Amino acid sequence: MTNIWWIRRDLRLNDNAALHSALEAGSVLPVFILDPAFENLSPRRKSFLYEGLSALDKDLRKRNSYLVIRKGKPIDALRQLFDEIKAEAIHTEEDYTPYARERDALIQKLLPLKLIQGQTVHHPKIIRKQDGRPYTVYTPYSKVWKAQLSKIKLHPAPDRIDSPKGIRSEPIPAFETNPFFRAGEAEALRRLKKFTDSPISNYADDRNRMDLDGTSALSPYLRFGMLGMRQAVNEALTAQRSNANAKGAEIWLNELIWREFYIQILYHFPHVAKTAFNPSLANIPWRNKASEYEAWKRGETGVPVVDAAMRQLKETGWMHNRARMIVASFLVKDLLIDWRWGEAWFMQNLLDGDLAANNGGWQWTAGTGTDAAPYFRIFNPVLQSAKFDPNGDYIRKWVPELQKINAKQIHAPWEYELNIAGYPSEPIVNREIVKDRTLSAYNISKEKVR
DNA sequence: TTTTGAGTTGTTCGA
DNA sequence: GTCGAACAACTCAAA
Repeated sequence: MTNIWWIRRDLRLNDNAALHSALEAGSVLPVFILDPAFENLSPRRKSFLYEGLSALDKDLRKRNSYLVIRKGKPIDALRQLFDEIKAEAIHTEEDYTPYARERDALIQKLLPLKLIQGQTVHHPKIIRKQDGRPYTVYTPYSKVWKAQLSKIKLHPAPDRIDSPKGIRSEPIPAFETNPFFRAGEAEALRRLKKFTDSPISNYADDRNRMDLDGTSALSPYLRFGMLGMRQAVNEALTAQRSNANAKGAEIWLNELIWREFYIQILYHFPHVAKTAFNPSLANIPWRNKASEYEAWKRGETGVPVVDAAMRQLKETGWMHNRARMIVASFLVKDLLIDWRWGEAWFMQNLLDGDLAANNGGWQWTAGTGTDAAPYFRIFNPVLQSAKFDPNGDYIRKWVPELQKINAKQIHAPWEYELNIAGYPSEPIVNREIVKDRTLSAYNISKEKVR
C-alpha cells in the first residue's frame, strides 16, 4: 500500500520525521500542494520555494522516486489524489500556525492524516510551568527547554524510496535563481558546515555586525525545512563541545530556542497573529502615514542604515537581524506606524518569513509582545549604525548614492552639508520629537485599558 | 498567599 | 573616549 508523504515545510530528506514515518508504512509518494494561499508572496519568495522543490525532486530521482506537484486547496487535492492512488494514509510534519492547524484538523475529519512532530525539537505543548500554563518569558522557558533535551539521534536520508510510477504531476512553476540564496537541502547543509567551521567561533561578537557575515543566515532554509531544527540544534551541541566554539555555539543555540519560543507563543496565544499580545497596548493611536510607509518600504527615509537594510531586503529577500530591529524600531517608534504594517511587508518579502518568528520579532520591537517593553527601548538608528556598521560598509553596499561618503559622515549625512545627488537631504522624521510622541501614544493605549 | 528576584538585543547624561 | 547610573513600572515564575 502506498503512503503519501505530504511535504509542507520540510523540503529535505535528512532527518525527516514525516518521511521516516511514511517509509516505515510502505511505499511512499512525495507530494507538494501549491496552495492558492501562496499567491500574495513576493516573486522572490515564491522562486525560493520552487527552486527548493526542484532540488528536492532531483534528490528524490536519485533515489528511485520523484516529486508529485498538485494545485488547489489541500483538502481537494488530497482527496483527489487519495482516491486516485488508493493510498493508505497521509504522513505529514505537524505545523503549528493557526492556518495550518485549522486546515489539518479539517482534513483529519475526512482522510487518515498522520501529523508527525518534526518542525521543532519539543512539541509546543510540552514545555509548561509548574502550574501547567505555557511560558511567556523566554529565559525560564529556555532553561526548561534545555533541561528536557535528550540526546538527538538524527534519521539519515534514505538511500532508496520506492514510489508508484506514473502519477500525474503539475510542472514545478518557473523560478528565478536568487544569487544570494540558492535553495535546496544541499545548499543548506553546505551553509551549515561553513557556519560551524568558522563564523560560529566569533558569533558572540560578530552576529550583530551588519557589515560582516557573522550570522548563520540559515533562516530561509529553516523556514522551508531544507534544514531541520534538530539538525541545527545537533550541530550547536557538537560545537559547544569544542573550546574555540563553545561560547558562540551557546548563543546560537539560544537563538534557535527563540524560534521555538515564538512557535510556542503563537500555538498557545493565537491572538498574537492579529493583535498585541499585551492587551494594554492594543489601542495605540498610530499615525499610519501612507507616504512614510512607502518611503520606508523603498528605502528612501533619509536615514542611511534604515535605507540600506530595506534595500537589502528588496534585493535579496533577507535582512540582517540587527538591521531588522533597527528598521522595525524606526517604523514603529519613529514613524509611529502600526507594527502590523511592517510585519506584513516582512512576511511578503523575507525568504524566511514565518508567522511565529516574524510576529514575535515585531511585537518585541513594538513592545506589545511577551516581554514588558521598557519605555527606553527606542533605538537611535544613528548610534546603532555607528556601532554595528562602524566603517559604513553595509550602507555603501546597499545605498550606492552614499558610495563616496566617509565613515564619519555616512551614519548621519544631514549633519554635514554634503548635497548628495539622489539622496534625501534630511530624514523623513525629526528624531527630537520622536520620544515624546511615541511615549504619549503608548500611554493613551494604556490608559484606555486601565 | 506572599514574597522575591529577574526580565535578549538601549540611550543619555554627567563625571 | 570611557564608564556607570538613571531611566518606571510591571509582570512573570518560582520558592
